[in-house]
Amino acid sequence: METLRERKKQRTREALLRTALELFTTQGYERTTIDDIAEAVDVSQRTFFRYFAGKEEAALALMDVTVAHFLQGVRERPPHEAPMEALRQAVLEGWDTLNDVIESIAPVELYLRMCRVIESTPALLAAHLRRSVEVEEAMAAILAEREGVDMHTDPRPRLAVAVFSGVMRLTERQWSVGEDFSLDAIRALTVSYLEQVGPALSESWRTH
Amino acid sequence: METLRERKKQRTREALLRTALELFTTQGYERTTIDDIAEAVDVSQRTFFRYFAGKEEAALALMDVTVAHFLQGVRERPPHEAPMEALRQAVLEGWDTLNDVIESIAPVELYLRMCRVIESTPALLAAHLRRSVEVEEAMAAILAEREGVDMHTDPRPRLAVAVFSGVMRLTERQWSVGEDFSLDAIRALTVSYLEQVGPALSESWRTH
DNA sequence: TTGTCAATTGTCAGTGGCTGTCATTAGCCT
DNA sequence: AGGCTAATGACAGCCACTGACAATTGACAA
Repeated sequence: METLRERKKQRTREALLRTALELFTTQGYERTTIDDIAEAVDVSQRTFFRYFAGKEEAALALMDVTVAHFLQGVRERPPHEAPMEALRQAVLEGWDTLNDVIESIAPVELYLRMCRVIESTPALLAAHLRRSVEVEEAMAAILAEREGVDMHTDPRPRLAVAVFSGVMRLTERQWSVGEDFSLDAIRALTVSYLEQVGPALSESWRTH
Repeated sequence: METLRERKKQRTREALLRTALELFTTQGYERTTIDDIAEAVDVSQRTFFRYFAGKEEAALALMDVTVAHFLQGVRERPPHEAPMEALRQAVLEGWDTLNDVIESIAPVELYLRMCRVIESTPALLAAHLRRSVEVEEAMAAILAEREGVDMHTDPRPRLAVAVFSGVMRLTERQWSVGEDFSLDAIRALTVSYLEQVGPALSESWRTH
């Protein structure tokens, strides 16, 4: 961001993103048109599409940041940890340090509100889930390299990631419908849900 | 389908669906417009939307059938089976009897081709994943009732379903990118992947 | 059979997301 | 200052989708 041009671009992008998120979280995703956003930032509609591939990309921009943050966390886990344990620690630490990574873009509170918008907007949830598939692929690649296996012949990396991601999605969902939107709350939910995966799998649940 | 009117409606719907699937699998989902489909069936574009809520709904119609088939299979599992075992058996049996359920709508081969289209078309994959969330909710409800637990306080039904669904999505994906598109192949993959979930979870994968 | 009612469809106009094109503007650099 | 290039705006157009209303067509009773 040396030249004036680059700084200007940066500011336009930030303004668009902030305005978009603000509108999405206040009047809702579907009730917000691209024209609304562009007009509020005072640029043409065409300019919006030069910064974001689509409406969804703006809505999910914060997710990209947190996902990248989490993936980096996994990469930095000590190699002696078992795969699932590495994932678990990376998420827990990820929640703790989320603030630092996100605050430069938007207040964390906006992130939390946006999560709920995503969860309650079919089109957004769909886009989010599809992106998650790509994230899972990247995560599997990281695990495979960590453990020195080939993910194209060994299904375990993808399996572990699939299970883990499924559980994480559940916790996020549970968190987004609850009353406590603090990071502590989702941390506790993460721990609790991961603990109960084992019991949920093989045993019968009935108390006889 | 007593009256002439009802029969006519049925035929229109079938024609629309068949034509849509045919076009989707031959020229691709995105390259097929609603006008293409409507014109081929010789109805107005508006009529298409009276039978299907959107383009996606037509593309995923066969999935609805197989999902309903599978859910019914779970409901009919003997109560003594453990939750995961019931799911497992229901899927395996579901593949075996898929032919009977689908053939009345479209040849199974079309279903298989459509699966690959879904997997390779971002917009469709997204819609498919979102629908899966609802299916998982239904599945969790079935399990919860089977086991006599309350899914709103006990996370285990949703957890079991999340894990199971994650594994199933992986097998379907793997199957759709492989060379063998037979039902036998996906049956074998299902068994193999479910077997490897356990090993993938807790142990280290390295051979030391 | 015919006339009435209701369901199905077609037509038309419009919205919103998104893209290509081209002229205009604005920062950059010599 | 003036030429170059990147960023933007303005415009036209495509496609998915919706609402409204008119025209058609099957159902059903008189």
